[in-house]
Amino acid sequence: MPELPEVETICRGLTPHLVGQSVRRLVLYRADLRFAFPPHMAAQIEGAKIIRLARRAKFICTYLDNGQVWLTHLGMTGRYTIWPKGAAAGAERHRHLEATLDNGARLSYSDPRRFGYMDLVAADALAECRHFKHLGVEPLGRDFNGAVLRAGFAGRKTPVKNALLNQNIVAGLGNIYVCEALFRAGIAPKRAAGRVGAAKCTALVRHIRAVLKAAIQAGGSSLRDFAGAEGHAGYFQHQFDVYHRAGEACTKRGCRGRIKRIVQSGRASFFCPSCQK
DNA sequence: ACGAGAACCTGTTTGC
DNA sequence: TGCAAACAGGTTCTCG
Repeated sequence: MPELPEVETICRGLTPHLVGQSVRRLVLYRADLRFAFPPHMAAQIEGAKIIRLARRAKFICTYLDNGQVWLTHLGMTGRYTIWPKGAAAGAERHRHLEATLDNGARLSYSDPRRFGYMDLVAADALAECRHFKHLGVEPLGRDFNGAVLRAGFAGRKTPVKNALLNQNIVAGLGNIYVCEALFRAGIAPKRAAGRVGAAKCTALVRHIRAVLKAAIQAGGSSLRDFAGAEGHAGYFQHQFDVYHRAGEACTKRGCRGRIKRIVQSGRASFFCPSCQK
């Protein structure tokens, strides 16, 4: 489900509902997702006030007034939904957590495939925690530029497609936006990362930023089931140039190519063989 | 050391 | 129509 724009959309959707609220009650409906919930999770969160929400890579960081940060990674199918006070918390087949806030609203987390996970980390040790320690640069941050990307790619023979999915180089990209950014930059997904030149790296940075910003503006991409915290679907999928468009005509002006689908490291890549080199 | 592939799960779509 | 295979927004481990 969620790459950077979708996680950002969820964070923004949750913020007005959660910030300033205390968690009155937190119920776990099972002991684990991908990993076990942290020890005493409910006890550590109950009674705490939520002071801030932020996104880092594909993680949602919920800052609590007890000095802890409640981290959530949504995996493929994780989903947070807000149920305002009075509204019935509608059925979710795979609901694994439910929090009740002081204002009576409820927050539920559902995740059919359970590839998501949560953890609690001390706020003053967040950057050094095991989830964040190895993460690469934030693609929408100030210190992401062509030189940084080129340094991350240096010496790597892995295809540029795979290098961009590596969260330790750039943090937050996933399959959709890597395909879209490579198309916009005119770079073939199979090209060795270490052989992408300086000018191409600079262009790639520009296109990565542009596609992520446009997707956030559109509320993310809803392929099958993505929705923001308030249940709204995103609509960036209507602006895809290549993703899930195998066999269709290339959208680039003057290009007569057709979009091709290949598999790299078990994941689908979509690209135009005639204008991505 | 590095990269490809499998594994982790469940649900939905595709193809015979 | 029905069933099985393929496929899905992510990460992490193993094997060669």
